[in-house]
Amino acid sequence: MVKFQETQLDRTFSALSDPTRRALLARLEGGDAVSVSELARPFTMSLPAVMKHLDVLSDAGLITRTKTGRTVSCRLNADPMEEAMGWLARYQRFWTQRLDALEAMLNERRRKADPDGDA
Amino acid sequence: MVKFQETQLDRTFSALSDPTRRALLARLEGGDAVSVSELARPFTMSLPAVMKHLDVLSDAGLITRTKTGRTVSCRLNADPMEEAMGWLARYQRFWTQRLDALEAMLNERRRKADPDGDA
DNA sequence: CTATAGCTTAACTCAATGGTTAAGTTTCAA
DNA sequence: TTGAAACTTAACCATTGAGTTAAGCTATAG
Repeated sequence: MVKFQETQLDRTFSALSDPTRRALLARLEGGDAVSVSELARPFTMSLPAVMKHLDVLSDAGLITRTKTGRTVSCRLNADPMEEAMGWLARYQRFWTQRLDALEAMLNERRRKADPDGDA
Repeated sequence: MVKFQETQLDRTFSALSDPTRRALLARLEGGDAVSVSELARPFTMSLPAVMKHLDVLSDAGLITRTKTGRTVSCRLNADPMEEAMGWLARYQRFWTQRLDALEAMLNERRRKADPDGDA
């Protein structure tokens, strides 16, 4: 049972499914590079564990790592998220639709409660 | 090593990370309910395998199942995707920013190539 | 009433995930 | 030049995930 092709979208969603990894990305949200040890500091888990998460993020293309001296700096690359957003966007009408329905219902209630509301 | 809390976002992204499950959701995009066997038909994998995917989607709240007689109908519920979109949206500026930079660069090239472009 | 359509459950396999500890490598600082 | 800081690699473990086959359970069609 070999996994013959894993798409970018698979990797992106999979990488985002873990709270530790989302926290790491959030830490990089500022836009500037952060060292591995600094990224790991807030977590109680071991450094190798954080490293593995960084590997996953790296494989998904969500971060880039550059080594200078003995420290490795990680930087966010949000590009793969664009495709994920695009995929989700196709379903957006479902909840906006739902919100439209809610708004319509509220308008209806308002109209009934105050028949001269627009007079 | 117990998994003490799995958030909605975890389940949503995790559910979306599999191409089979995304295909199932796409099949339900029309908005109307589809039976389990009809959902399974396009796939080469066994029915129980598809069932498990439906279980995952169900646990993530992305589909609802209603049984009438012996057939079970599945319907899309896109609501959990809204939170996922919301999470991704925080990073949107990174790629729009990139597109803005691209556009700026193209404008610059255009200006250089044709200095009287706006004359 | 019986056979089958339409699921569902159970039991199993194998690979991947997410964590650990321990040991190794490279670079900088004293 | 020695030691520690900053990773990295390796080996291991438990759990989960994605698939399988086989058997079971309703509901309906004949």
